[in-house]
Amino acid sequence: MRVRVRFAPSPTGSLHIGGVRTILYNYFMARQNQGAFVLRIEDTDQERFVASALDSIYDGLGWMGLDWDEGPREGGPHGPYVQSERLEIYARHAAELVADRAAYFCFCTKERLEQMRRAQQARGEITRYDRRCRNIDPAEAAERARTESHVVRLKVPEDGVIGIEDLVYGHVEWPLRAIEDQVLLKSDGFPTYQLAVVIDDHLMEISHVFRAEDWLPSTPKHLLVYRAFGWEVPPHAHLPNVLGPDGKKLSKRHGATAVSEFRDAGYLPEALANYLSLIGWSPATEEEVFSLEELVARWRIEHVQRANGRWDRERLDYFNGVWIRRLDDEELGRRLEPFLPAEWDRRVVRETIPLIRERIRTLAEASELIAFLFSDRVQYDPSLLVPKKRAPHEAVTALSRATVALRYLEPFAPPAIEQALGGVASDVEWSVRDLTLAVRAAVTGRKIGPPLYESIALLGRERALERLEGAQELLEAA
RNA sequence: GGCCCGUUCGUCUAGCGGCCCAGGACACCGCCCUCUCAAGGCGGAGACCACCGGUUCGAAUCCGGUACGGGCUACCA
Repeated sequence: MRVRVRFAPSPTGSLHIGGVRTILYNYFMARQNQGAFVLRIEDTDQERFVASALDSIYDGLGWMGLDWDEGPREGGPHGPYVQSERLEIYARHAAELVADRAAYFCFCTKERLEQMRRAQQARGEITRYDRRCRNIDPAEAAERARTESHVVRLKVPEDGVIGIEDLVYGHVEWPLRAIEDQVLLKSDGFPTYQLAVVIDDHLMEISHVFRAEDWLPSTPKHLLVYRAFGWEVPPHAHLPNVLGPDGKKLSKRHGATAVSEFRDAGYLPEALANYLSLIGWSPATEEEVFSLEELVARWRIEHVQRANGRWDRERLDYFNGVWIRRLDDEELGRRLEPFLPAEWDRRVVRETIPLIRERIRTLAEASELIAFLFSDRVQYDPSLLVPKKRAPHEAVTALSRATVALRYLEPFAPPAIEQALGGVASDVEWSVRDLTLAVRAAVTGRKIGPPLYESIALLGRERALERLEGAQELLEAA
């Protein structure tokens, strides 16, 4: 049987990082089996619908480098791929169930249901629909349904158990008495999730249902719907959730959660995919740096973990650094582009790339490391110019010697600069460490940064000398 | 409350009865390299495998209970 998997987000906000992990696993499954990956939009909740969400999904997945075969914008043999455009299909199927007496019309108002729940709660009973409308005569119910507001509910057997062999969790079963007569079709004519997923997964010939673990408790409802239609249940796999660092559901409270936020913060899609894949799955070896292609080849549902994982920004940062270091100069330059001011000379930027590659963990960190090359003047605290255990006047001497040494240096290149400054250090009896500290402060305005000699060469003789002189004036004025 | 799921270093995980007085990675600490910071190399600390009981010659691995955590319990998904 051809593998067909799907990702079925609700367009209620921006693409969430936890959702991406689920998408990734589905994607791996599809691609490693030469199967089809289907994008279906589950917009059956009119109240929570967010118009921009579809763009966010397309943007996010596109950026991640994930592609799919069938979806709202690309079409396919089982469309439409937006549930709100499939209402007629759900209505027809719901009617079928009613005709088969597997489902029934319910005329109870939301107010009555509310009241009923409150009363059940007060009595310490479990809250569930009391099945009042279940025994209305079908002919009468059909008649009333023509004029009265109603929903369609599933007739759930009173007793027994229903279970599934989950690909991750193994055998799981539920007592039927804990399940209420689920609403399948809402009074606004829209299906509930429970009805729509089952119908769509069936009609779209989905071969494997991979979804987040929070769906596990509603699985019996879906099984009952499959049973009502007489359809075969495809293999299911529930995937452990990605929780916040505190073990609670990952949300804005924990920081960024939208894919776009990570992109804007300078994360690489390779790193995000690599990191995310490793929450809940492991290759069962000690390797852990994987490209998307390698993940497709290596990922196995058998090695998916049952326990929920937690979000760990530090570890993501580490993977981001790994992936940044794997980029060649040209590619890193391209990725850096959106993070650098447009007016910076790209010829100079290109030269800095080998110098900063190992020093940044996110693309966003690059600009501050090399900003000194593009600004007219640098600002800093004069105390930065004076190494520990040295006096300001000594620093003035050292800097002035450095100025002299660099003024006519030929060639004005890193090795010569290194030699020249080394000479200055021994002349003034400073360690190279102290001398470079002072010079670095003078030239870049910072304590840390890319290698000094290269930085000076890139800055150019004129500006380097200017800054060294400026530093001396600053010290003398203090 | 009811139902379901989970529990190996702070975090992500390896482990599917003896190879484990538990291995790797992130983070942390130290040393080396070194013009700073990184990167890299080497080393260290860190898990009585949630707890209790059982099965077994032998359990992190199998079974039961407890505790704790998470999820679901809507005309949300």
